[in-house]
Amino acid sequence: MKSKILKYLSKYTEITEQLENAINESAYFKSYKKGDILLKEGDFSNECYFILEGCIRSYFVKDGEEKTIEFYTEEEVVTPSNIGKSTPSQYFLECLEDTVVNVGNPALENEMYQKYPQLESLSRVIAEVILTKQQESYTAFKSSTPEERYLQLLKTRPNLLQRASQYQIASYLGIRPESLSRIRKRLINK
Amino acid sequence: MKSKILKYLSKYTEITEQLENAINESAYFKSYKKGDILLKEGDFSNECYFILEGCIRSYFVKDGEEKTIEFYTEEEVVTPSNIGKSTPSQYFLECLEDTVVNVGNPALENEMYQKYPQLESLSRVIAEVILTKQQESYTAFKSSTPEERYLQLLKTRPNLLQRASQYQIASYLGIRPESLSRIRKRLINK
DNA sequence: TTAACTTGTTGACTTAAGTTAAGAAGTCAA
DNA sequence: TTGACTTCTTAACTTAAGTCAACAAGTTAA
Repeated sequence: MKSKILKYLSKYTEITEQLENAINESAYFKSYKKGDILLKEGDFSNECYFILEGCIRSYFVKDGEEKTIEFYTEEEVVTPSNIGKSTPSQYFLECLEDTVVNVGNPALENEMYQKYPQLESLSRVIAEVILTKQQESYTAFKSSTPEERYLQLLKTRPNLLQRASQYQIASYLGIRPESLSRIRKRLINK
Repeated sequence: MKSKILKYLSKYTEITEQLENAINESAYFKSYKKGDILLKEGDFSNECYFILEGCIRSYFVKDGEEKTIEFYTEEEVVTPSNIGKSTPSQYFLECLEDTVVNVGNPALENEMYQKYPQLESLSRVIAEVILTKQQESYTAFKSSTPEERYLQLLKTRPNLLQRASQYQIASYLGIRPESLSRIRKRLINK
């Protein structure tokens, strides 16, 4: 299990023995069942998650509708935006499948950053990489039609379509379930 | 001038004397004229910018159309996503007004991070804050209609509508200029 | 000072997403 | 096993964005 995190981090930096020790030292796991809620709207949050196995969905409720913000799968990091803050969460985190995560928390992390400055450097690099990727997604979303967005999702994360229900995917694409259904039909007839 | 950066950074951390020295030591300014291009598609990039005065727009060209990615104004940071990398830029950076920036570069920054680890810690915090803000914008965009997006822009960045032309704003909102024109008309009649 | 270009508006038409309602198929639990 | 619920699809209709074309006003440059 531990090796999965090290494998992930090694994409960004050389894993020194010291860093490996730091990671192993702080490793702490949790398992959740399908349907479990990790965070509710209004909750305070003190944990972030690195997914080892499974799928987590973030969403909020607007006009009585669930709006999916993001799907997180293996080897991705879920950081509640209110983590360590005294502000309540604006959204929910829900397991779409049985899920195993590595749990982190700000206090531990700050302690680790003190002990192993290389780790904070790594966090900065990863935050910047994720920021860039997200900027690209956002831009692509803006300049695409719903149909193009769906095709893009098919291409880049095909397994999501097996793991999430259609109305969850629809709100992730910024459209209604009926529209997604029609888009799929349209594409089959092409 | 320098104080503007320190004021910005002080929102995130205590400015120690050491940090102040670090910033002043690396301060390096440039001025651009309205219409100047700071970065072209295909270019390599080795600079990032902190805007002291003025406005910068990032955009790319798709199907012969300029698609605005983002507008950056005073006290915001513009970091080309290919900075320090050997990949060409996917987009342009253009000054919408006469603009004064503080210039940074990866080599200098890494050097500074070595000398002043507090600075790297600060960069991590800022990257995480920007990431969270961007996630929120992205989510709001997805779950809004074009009209709602325009109203939101009016509310949060009203001065942008004076600083950028309507077709630039339109593509930023993910719609065509004609549609923005109609939305504005619709809203006046309300 | 004209001619060319840019910017924003408007109109007519097309296209596709939103809305509402109904129903089919599958899942789950009493 | 039956009834309730969830998920997805379909149809009819409404709404608004996209497309194409024309034009007015302002700006720029020869």
